[in-house]
Amino acid sequence: MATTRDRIIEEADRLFYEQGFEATSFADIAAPLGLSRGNFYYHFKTKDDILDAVIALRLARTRAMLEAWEDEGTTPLERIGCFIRILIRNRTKIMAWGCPVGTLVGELSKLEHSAQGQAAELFSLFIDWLAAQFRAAGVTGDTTGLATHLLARSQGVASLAQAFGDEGFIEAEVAGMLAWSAQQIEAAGAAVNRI
Amino acid sequence: MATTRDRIIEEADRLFYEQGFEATSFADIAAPLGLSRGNFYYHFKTKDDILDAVIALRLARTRAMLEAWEDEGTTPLERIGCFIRILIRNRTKIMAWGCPVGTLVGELSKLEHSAQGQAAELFSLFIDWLAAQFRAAGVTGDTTGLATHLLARSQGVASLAQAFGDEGFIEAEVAGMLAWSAQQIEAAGAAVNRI
DNA sequence: GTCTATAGACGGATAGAC
DNA sequence: GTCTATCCGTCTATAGAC
Repeated sequence: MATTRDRIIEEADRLFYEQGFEATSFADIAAPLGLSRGNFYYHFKTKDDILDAVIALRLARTRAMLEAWEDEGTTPLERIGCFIRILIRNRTKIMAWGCPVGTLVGELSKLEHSAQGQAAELFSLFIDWLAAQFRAAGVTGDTTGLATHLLARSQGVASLAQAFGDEGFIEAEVAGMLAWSAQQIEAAGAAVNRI
Repeated sequence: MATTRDRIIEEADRLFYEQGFEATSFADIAAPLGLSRGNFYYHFKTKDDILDAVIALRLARTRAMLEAWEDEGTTPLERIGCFIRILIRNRTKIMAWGCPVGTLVGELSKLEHSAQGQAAELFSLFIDWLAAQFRAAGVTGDTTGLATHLLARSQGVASLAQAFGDEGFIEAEVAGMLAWSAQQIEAAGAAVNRI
């Protein structure tokens, strides 16, 4: 059984994603949980406290997801494919509300919110993990650059998917990203054979 | 001398970009112009009216910019380069506030605002123009797909640039997008020669 | 006298905070 | 449960141009 605190964080996480941080009020979070405002303030003194908790939750879940992908794919390329295919697995949500990470970081950035850096750490988790996969696949160059490129492309796809809701576009771009990743790794392998 | 109405739209355009639509209040717009709120409501009855005017302004300016690029570049590839290089020309603003189009469309989407479709039209202007450039360069396939791909990549670059403020990343991605565009057009030319 | 432009008070609603 | 701040939006009043 989840604690009240956990249920608040869970509900805030959902609403911050679907409506945005600023557009979500305490009442929005408390109402579906049947909580009074007094009870609410027992758990969280300010709205920023809830935001911190939501970001911590997302960081923990992202780390867990990346660890799960380590087992899910037997090769680095397959693991990179796990990342790319989130766009398809979560396409319905992405077409409705965009990427949960990108939209949060963007909103906090505009608000000049102090938690923007913490939220951007979510991006860093993906970049570091992807870069490690490229290195594990034998790529020796700027693996962080490759990882950031891949993350940027997935962000762009999420952005346009949110704007137009075109499922076919997502599929085409995912195929392109998978092909690009395989190509990077093949090129590295060919370079090794040349030595 | 600009009319009061035009000055309001201009100021709203700036604030909607820098702070976001929802985070910008009537007072925020009126204060720097030295306007009373009463005067404000003489020109715009609702906040949505200002949003409509701002979107109309951006649509007009985007159309004008695309037309200017028609003269600026002598070849379709050069014109596509004009588009790609906005990321560098506007890098300071993009690192601070992201892409003006992408962030607006994303915010309105989360708010389920009725003007979201109008704002997405800004994206369509770029897609249609870029697709026309690819066709003018002799590409015969899915030029809309190529155009959308390019727009998505530029959106992703803007998103990560806003998150991390890394100028080198922007430059590297711009170089990659320029090379990709040239490659698409070269491939089309080679296909023509093969016939 | 009418129209335009500006000003400022007021109200209902809702927010975050305690 | 209350408090204060702020939001959007409406209302009335004023000043000048034509």
